[in-house]
Amino acid sequence: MATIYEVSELAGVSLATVSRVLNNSDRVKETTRVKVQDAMAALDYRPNSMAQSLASKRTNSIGILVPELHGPFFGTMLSGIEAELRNAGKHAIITVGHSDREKELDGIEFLISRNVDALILHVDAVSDEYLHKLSDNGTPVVLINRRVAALADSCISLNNQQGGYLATRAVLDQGHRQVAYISGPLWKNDAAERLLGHQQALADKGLAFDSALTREGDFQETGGKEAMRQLLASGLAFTAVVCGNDEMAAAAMEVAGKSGLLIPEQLSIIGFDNINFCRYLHPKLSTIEYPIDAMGQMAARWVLRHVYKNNKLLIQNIFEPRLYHRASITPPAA
Amino acid sequence: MATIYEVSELAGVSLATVSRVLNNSDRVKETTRVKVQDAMAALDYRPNSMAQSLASKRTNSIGILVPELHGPFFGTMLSGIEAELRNAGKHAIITVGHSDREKELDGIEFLISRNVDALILHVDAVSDEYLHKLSDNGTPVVLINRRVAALADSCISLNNQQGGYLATRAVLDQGHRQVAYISGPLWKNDAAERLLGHQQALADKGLAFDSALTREGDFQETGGKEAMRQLLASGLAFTAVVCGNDEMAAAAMEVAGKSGLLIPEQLSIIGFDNINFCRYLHPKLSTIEYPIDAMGQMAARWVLRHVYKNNKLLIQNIFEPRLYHRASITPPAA
DNA sequence: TTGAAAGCGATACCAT
DNA sequence: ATGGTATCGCTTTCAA
Repeated sequence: MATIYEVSELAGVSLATVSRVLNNSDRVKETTRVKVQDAMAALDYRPNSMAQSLASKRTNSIGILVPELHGPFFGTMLSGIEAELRNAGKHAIITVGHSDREKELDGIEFLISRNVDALILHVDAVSDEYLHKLSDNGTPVVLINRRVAALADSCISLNNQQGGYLATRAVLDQGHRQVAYISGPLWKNDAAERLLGHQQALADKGLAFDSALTREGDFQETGGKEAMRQLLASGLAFTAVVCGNDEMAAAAMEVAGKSGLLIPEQLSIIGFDNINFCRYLHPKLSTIEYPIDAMGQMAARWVLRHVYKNNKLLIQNIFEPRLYHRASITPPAA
Repeated sequence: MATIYEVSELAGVSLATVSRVLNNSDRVKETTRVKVQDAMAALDYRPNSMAQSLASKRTNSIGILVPELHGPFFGTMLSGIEAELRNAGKHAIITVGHSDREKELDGIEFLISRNVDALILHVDAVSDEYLHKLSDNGTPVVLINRRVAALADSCISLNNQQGGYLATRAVLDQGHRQVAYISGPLWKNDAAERLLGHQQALADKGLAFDSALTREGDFQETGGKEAMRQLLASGLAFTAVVCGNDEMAAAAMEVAGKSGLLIPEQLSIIGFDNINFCRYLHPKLSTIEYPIDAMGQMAARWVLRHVYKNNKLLIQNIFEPRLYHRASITPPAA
C-alpha cells in the first residue's frame, strides 16, 4: 500500500504538502493540489488511519454504550447514531452495559482505552458523580435519556414526565376513573418521571393517586406479567392499565386476556415507547412515541458539533413525546 | 498520560522490556516483571492503542456489516458478536448496508479504510466474485448467512433448506394438503433455499408444488400483506400458509384476520426466524428457530481463531434450524 | 504557498 | 533475559 511519502515523491512536492491536500484545509495552490491528487489516484493511495490518529491524537471514533443490543429499542437508536456519524466519516464502537454498574464501568473503560474521541452513553447504573468526573477528565460525553444537572448541555432526553402524563390522560379522556399503573424500576430516572406524569394527570382530573393500584415492574416481559397478576389478584377495581413501556404492556395484555378479560372492552391498556411490534399486537397497542432514532441522531450531531467543530449543526436537548391512539383503548363499560 | 518511556525509566529497564511485559509474551524474569508492573501502576499507565496499532499493524478491531440495525434480528446477531469480541479485548465497528449494492460496497470500503483486522459480513447484494476478491486481497472475511463455495471455510450459515423443509413438514404433519407459500425475495439465497425445502417437503409427501399458491414477498410487512391479499383474492383453496420469515407471517396473519378468517381454525400459519415478538402475537406464531446469536458468536470466534490465532476455538460452519410449534397451527377443519 | 524536521507511542529485530 | 534502535505513516510547528 502506497504511503504519503511515495505520493510526495511522485507529485514532486513535500510530505507536508501532501498532508495539506489530504486534510483539504490549508491554502494549497490549485495546480499543486491537482498534481498531488493525480499522484494519489495513480498510486491508489489510502491514508493509514492509525498513523493519522497517532499523529493527530484523533481516532475519529466515538464510543457508544447501550444497555442491550437485542430488542427493538436500542437498534433503532444505534441506527440514528450510525447514519449520522458515518456520513461524517466517523465511526461508532459499540459496547453493552446490561444496566449493571460494573459492566457499564467496564464498557466505558474499554472505550476510553480505545482512545475514542467522545462517548455517547445510555447508562442506567453509574452515578451522576461518576459521569461528571468522566466529563471533567477530558472525554466529551453525551448522555441519552438521562439528565445530569451539571451536564445539562450534553444531555439528550425525552420529556418522560410529559409522556407519562399523556398516557394517563389518554385513558382519563376516555372516561376511565379507576386507573392502574405498572411502572418500570423506580430507581431508573425515566421510570420515575413517567410515574410522576401519571400522578399529575390524575391530580389534574381531581383524582387521588392510589398506590395500591400501582406495581413496580422491570420494563420487561416477566415484570409486566407479574405486576398484572398481582393487580388482578388484589381484587381492586380498575378499568384501565397504564404501563411504563410496551413490553410490559404486551405482557399485561396477555395475562389479562388469559384471565378472561376482554381488551379493550373490559380493560383498556396503554404502553410507552411505540416499539415496532405494537402494531402486531391484538388489539393494537396504544402507546406514547419515543423518537429514539431522532435522539440517537441528535447525540451524534452533538459530537460532530462539539468535538469535530461543525458549528452549523443545531442541538435539541429535550424531545417531546406524542400519543399514538390505537385499538387497545376505549371508553369503560357503562 | 504516561508513556511506555516513562515506565521504562521509573522501572529502570529498557523500552523493549516494558513492551515485553505489556504483551506478556516473551520470557521476562519474574522480578523485573514485577518491577515494571509496579511502575505501570504507579504512573497509572495505559498503552496507547493507536501507537500499538501503528507499530504492530493490528487494530484489534473487526468490521461488521449488517443490512439494518433496527429490527429484532440483527441486534441479536450483534449481541453475540460483541460479547465474544470484547471478551477477547477486541472491538466491533459496525456499518449498515441496507441490502443495497452501492451501500454495501461503501460500507466495506469504509471499514477497510479503518484498517480493521477482519470483516464479518451479512451481505445480500454484492457478488460472490467481489467477496472472493476481497478475501484474496488480504482482509480475512467471514460471511454470515451466505455460502460462497470458494470461501466455504469462512461461511457461517443456517441450513435454510432444512428450515424450509421443517416448516412445511410441520403443517403437512397436521394433515394439511393445500399449502400456500409466501417467500422472501428469491434473489436472496436464504429465501430461495427455504423455498426449496418447502418443495422438497411437498415432494416427500407425494404432493405437487403449485406455483399459483406461491407468492414472492420482501421479507417485510408490506410484502407479506400484499402476498396474502393476492392469495386470498386468487380464489384458490388452501388451509395453511408457510411464510419465509416471521414479519411476513405476522402481516399475513393480520390480513387473513381482517378478511374474517379464523386463525388457526380456518387457516394455519407458520413463520421463520423465531424473532422476539412471535410470542406476543395472537395466536402465538409457530416458527423455525434461527439461532442467530450463536451464529454471530461463532463468526466472532472464527476471527479470534484465524486472525488472532486462538487455536483452541472450534468452528461450526452450518447451524441446524428447529421447529417451534405454537398455537398458530392446528389440523385443518374436517 | 511550500518544505524540513521533530515528534506521536508503541513494536520488533538484532545484539549482547 | 535484557537493551539499542530503526520503523510504522502521518501531523504539525517553524522557516523560508
